[in-house]
Amino acid sequence: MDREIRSDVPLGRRMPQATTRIVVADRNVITRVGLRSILERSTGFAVIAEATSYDAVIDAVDEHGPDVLIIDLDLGDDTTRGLKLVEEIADRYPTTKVLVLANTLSEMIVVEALRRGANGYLCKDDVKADELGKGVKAIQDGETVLGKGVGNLVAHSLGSTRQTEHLTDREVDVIKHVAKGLSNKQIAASMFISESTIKFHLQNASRKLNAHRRAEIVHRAAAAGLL
Amino acid sequence: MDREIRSDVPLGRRMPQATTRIVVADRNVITRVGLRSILERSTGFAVIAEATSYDAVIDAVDEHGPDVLIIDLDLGDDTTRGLKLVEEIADRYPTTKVLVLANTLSEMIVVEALRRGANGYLCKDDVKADELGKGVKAIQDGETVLGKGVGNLVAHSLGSTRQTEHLTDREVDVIKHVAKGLSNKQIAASMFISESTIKFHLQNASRKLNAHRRAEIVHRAAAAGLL
DNA sequence: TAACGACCTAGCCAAACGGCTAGGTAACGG
DNA sequence: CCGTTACCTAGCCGTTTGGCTAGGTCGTTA
Repeated sequence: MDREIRSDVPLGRRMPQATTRIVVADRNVITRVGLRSILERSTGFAVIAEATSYDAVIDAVDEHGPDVLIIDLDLGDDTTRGLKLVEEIADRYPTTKVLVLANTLSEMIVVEALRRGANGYLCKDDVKADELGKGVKAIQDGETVLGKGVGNLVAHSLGSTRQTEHLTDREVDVIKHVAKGLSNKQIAASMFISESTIKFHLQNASRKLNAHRRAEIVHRAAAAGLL
Repeated sequence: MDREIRSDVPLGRRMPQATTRIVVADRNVITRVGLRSILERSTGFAVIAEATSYDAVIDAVDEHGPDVLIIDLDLGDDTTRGLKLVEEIADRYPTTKVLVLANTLSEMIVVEALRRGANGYLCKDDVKADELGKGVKAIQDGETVLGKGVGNLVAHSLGSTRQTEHLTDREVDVIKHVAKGLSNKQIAASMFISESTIKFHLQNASRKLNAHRRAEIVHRAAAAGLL
């Protein structure tokens, strides 16, 4: 919504041959060190900051105005927060390209991330060492980088008429209770609403997740990183 | 079962001050590079081999007889395989200490890994850079290293009278079908057995996982990395 | 040989679920 | 002001489920 661009962010730092300035965001030290090591092994890349929380990402991007932000969306216990972050970065810092580096491949997350302005999506387990540098370079050239398997997922999503509907907070709440093995009646009691409402939310969640049984709802929601 | 110790494995290489020879097993390049980088930043550690598959781990351990094997159990699409691997290494190469480095914290996996002879269990997201070297050293001194949070989990498991029963292959099969949203009747048709048998397996799985509804079964099995 | 684990089958019954239709309120933005 | 979104409630009906008891085979292990 807020499209103001802060004037203290260094813009237009894109002279050819200049090193690509990168911020890495991941809660995992090993990954951060690994990324730094792989990238700085090639000349032309410099990891200028690391972040381990959503707030720290904003701070780092705001302070350094990097060329590329490499980020794992799962920085806290709420992946949705990560998606919102991508949107915010894309909106407020258009010169910073965003490369999402995910642990798992979830159609919903991929589609949402790209829709909100991510410039690339790679899967940690699939990525080869040399693909990282290439990916970053490609992204800087304005390309959209999709890792192995990610492309198919996106194509599949575009092919289907149904656009990805995202679950509401309430629906996720209910699903979390379902995952604990509670009956609709128990969930209703625990959330202080009617059993009918529980069924209502689950019906909607079923449709959105294209699931027909609560076990499948739980499975898909879990796979999407929503629980 | 096979407790033969191969005589071509270099034993007794434990003179003080010698560098600790480490094999790293993880399907993820970034993690492998990160581990190498963090460990070799301190003197006294040398990563002598990397492995990305279960078979490669055996080969590497057999060939190099490392002091420590740092391994992510999730090297394929079957975590159970990882557990069996720990057991095999512990049995056949007693001079090689095993440090499990997991992505997620699952009580069942932790308990099983330790029971089968793992000497340590750390969680990637929790571990600090300096804890890695310390952990490896501690393990070499014969200690058992449990990461933050892991200890509580183990204590909890010991506290409960119920010992962790592990699911049979068939039970896991059924649960996978349940996760897809199939009814018992559909699962029965798909597996060419009676609906009664499906219910039988699910009853047993319920008891073992301490779950009372199929949604919870799916959730727990997923959390345990079984699907 | 006996015991054990993993696997398979049957039937009963109350409770829970899924799928549906048909309403309602409140907040927000064009 | 109207459309949209999120949220809440009610009832009906056939199917599915959870929980139970009571059997069976096969292969391995003690």
